[in-house]
Amino acid sequence: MTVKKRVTIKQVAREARVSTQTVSRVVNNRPDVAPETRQRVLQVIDKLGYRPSNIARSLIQGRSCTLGVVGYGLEYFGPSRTLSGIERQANELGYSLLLSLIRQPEKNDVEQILLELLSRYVDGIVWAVPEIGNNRDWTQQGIPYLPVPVVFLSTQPRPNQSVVAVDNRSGGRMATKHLLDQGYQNIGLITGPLDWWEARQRQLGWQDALKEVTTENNLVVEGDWTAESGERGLRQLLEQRPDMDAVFVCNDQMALGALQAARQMGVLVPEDLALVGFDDIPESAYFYPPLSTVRQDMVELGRRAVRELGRMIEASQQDKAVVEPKAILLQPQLIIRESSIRERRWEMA
Amino acid sequence: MTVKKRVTIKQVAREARVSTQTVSRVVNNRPDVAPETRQRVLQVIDKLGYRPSNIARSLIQGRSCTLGVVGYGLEYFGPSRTLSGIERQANELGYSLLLSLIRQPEKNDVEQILLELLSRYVDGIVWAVPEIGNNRDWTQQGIPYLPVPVVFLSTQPRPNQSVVAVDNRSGGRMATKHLLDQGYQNIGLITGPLDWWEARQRQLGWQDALKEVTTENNLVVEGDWTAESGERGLRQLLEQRPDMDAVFVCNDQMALGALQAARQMGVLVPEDLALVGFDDIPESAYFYPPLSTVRQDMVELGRRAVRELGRMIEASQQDKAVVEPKAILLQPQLIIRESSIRERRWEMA
DNA sequence: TGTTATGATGTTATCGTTAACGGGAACGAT
DNA sequence: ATCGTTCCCGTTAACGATAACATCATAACA
Repeated sequence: MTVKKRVTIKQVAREARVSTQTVSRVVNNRPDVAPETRQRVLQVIDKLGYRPSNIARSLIQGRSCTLGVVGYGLEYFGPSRTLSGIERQANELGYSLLLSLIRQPEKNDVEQILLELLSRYVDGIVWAVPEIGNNRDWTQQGIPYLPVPVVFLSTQPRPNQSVVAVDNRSGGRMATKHLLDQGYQNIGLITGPLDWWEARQRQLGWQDALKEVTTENNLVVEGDWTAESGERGLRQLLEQRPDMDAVFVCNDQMALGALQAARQMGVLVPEDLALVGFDDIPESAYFYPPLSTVRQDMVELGRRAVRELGRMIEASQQDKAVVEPKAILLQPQLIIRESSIRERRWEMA
Repeated sequence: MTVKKRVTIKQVAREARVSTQTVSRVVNNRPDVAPETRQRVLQVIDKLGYRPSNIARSLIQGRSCTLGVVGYGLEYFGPSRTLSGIERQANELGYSLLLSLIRQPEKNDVEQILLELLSRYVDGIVWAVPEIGNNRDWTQQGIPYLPVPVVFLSTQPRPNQSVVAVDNRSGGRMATKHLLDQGYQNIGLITGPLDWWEARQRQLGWQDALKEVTTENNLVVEGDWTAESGERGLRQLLEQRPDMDAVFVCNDQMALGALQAARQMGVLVPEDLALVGFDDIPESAYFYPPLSTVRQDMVELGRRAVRELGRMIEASQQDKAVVEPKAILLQPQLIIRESSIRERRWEMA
């Protein structure tokens, strides 16, 4: 097994008896090449199996047709869907992806990662790390200047930054309003970790929907997105407020835990207690009872981010004034299943 | 906002009054630089914020410290965990990742993707696409020669190819044997799509464990990994074989569907019917009842693949004879929960 | 006929870095 | 004084491609 060397443009040029420049022109489909020459070159390319080197191209053109993606929590449903969307859209626009995952999203080992991406000449960056604590402060101080456009996913919109996010607040409002519409009165809340921006938004939505703002805190428990915390959360809430008859649980996994807790405590869902989750993971339609939830289209989220980024890159290459950064909010969708229906209208056969 | 040009090695050299070569030596920590010179250069680097261009490096060195990852099904639990593991290990070994996702794993649009990765000088490739139908035939014909090492994930081992996979057959055996040990007699099977290699392996494990091979097919139903197919599957099985008292369901999502079907049909789990799943998704501990399942460590799977690939790359760079390809099988682990325990030993308080 | 456009091709420089080599200074050994 | 070493640093030529310009026919036009 001998090591086959890469075929370069020079070899093609020699074999086709033209200059490298002509080969380059053929490869890039430029008009000013005589038809016969083009044919000949194409044949040689095919014969030798030549493929242009993207590396060399990147070097001279100063761009790489590559996007950097900085992500977190791939093992969760949302982020992996998002990445799927990012990849698909990037692919359609002709970009490759350089993937980098963050392990501790609270910390600021940001610089390292950004420099790594930049040293590879990425044309733009998708920042898909949830906003936790002050882990986005670097955008306004630390690293004052990035030579490429960045789009932030699922973070709080800020002036001069492009952000694509789901309208979590609206989602929280929908869920809570739905519970009110169903006639439930005392609606509790199991939140995500409150240093997450998204978690706080969902909480705000819940508050929005309640007529009078509850000053007493005993309708709220903070979870950590895990089923286990949802289980604990519901127990605690029911102890504090035996009169509670519904809970908006800020993700489906915690809602699953809450369902289990209810079962173990002999509380019937939805007769005694209604539940609404958030995310619409594929499993939630098969929970017992099937879970009402707020669906967010994470794939679309990723796609939008990349489309936006593509626009910014294009504009900055054409030397236009810097593109006006946009904040895009996607609307989530309420999915009503049995866990929040007062009268069981859809009795199983 | 003026566009800040990248700082190059030349500017550093000029500012530090040395040659670019000396700067290069400093950057690469080579010994033959006088301490004072090194200091001076380092200061200038810091002052100008110089970062070497990985692109240029790749071009001249013929390698990029980048691995190509070809994946599929990121939206599912297993693959996203695997990618997590790949990223982490790659990071630890100093590699970046170029990510490419396949949309139709049955088809062979393979060439396109591989060439794209190769044109970016990846040092190796992790092939993380499940083996479906004959979608891996290209490795033995179509593209006869790849200039870089490849590691295949979760596919059937073949001579001259490196493969890292979970021992699905052993997993299926464990699950089924456990059911037998619990005293269940007629053990059904809901498989994954049988054009998947992994699904077939799990089925083989089930067959292994059964004392006498069942020639009658009415204990087997083919699913498609979705909860919905699990639900349908169980209904069908119970119609065909009312005497069936246990089922090995080849993933947790289908098992969830089966649980729902059982509930709707008034069949008690585990009293009337035991279920064991496969994967151990985080939710399965919170199913009703909690699901026994076979856990596979997908993160470790990814890590091993990258470690293996790293070894191969290193070896091929040192011009040693081509490394002997290995097939690595990871053992899964049986997780016993309530869905398969005949006597409820752990009564809830 | 001379001038100008047009089309097809080649030349040279360049992107940012490192490999390979070369060379001078300082020092000790002969 | 000559030679060999070691240390430090610079020069030149790559890597594989493209941009920018140059060249040279040929056709078109006045």
